Amino acid sequence: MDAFTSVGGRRYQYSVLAALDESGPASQAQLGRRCGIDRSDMVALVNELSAQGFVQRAMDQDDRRRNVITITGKGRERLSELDAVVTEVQERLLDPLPDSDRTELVRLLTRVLEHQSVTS
Amino acid sequence: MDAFTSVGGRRYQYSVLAALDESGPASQAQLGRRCGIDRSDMVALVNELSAQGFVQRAMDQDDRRRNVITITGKGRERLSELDAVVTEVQERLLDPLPDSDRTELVRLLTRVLEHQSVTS
DNA sequence: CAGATATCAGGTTGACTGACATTC
DNA sequence: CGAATGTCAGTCCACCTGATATCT
Repeated sequence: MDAFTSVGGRRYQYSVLAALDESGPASQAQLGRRCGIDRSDMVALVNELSAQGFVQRAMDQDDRRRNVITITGKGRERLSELDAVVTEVQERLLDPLPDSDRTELVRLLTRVLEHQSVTS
Repeated sequence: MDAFTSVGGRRYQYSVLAALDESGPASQAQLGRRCGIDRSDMVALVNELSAQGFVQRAMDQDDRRRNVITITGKGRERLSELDAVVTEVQERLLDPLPDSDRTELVRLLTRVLEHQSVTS
């Protein structure tokens, strides 16, 4: 049982809600590309999120292939809960490092990540 | 398809073969504890590895509850292949960092890891 | 007896593939 | 037409639970 599961959530839910909160409404395919989630899996995921009232699914009138997914007020509340979990886990993880080392770690990992996203 | 899958392997196979190569023959339960793999999953895993000739399963005469799992010559060859894959992936991952930064990254992550294993 | 071991059956999540109809 | 989108069916690995028989 990871930290998300302990509050009845999952990584996918968090990443999708965070993406919606950050970048606004999007189609399922756009969300998938932002979050690294396959289109196929996004279907069931949005089903769950909308069943719980965290997002709303509506047909895009300008492009009728698409569903526009929008985060709800309840979804933002949920995101806050999950954000708290993430923050707490991060804090526990970085506990052994002083602030200067945390900064350095973030610098190194950021460089690694950016390079990967460029070369792959 | 990850790097292991691309050569027909899996993480579990790698960790078990590496543990056997490093620490010698062991029971399935011991292997599970070393590698963080559940006993239940170890059964099927050892089945596969022995079917491919990478390990040998024998009854322990001193404790007849146990199977003694031993890596074979073919298993060591397989481990070398997988090691090469791991080394190559690591190299690609750390490509953007100079040697001094790699050392620093290892130091920071080691500290984080050690602290987790102590507190959890 | 309690405890460890191996095994089996089964379920869940995340990651992926292939197909299909609809729409652009 | 080709390409994108959403949907569905199904596979695979990693992860986990519970039960059982055997042995220490």
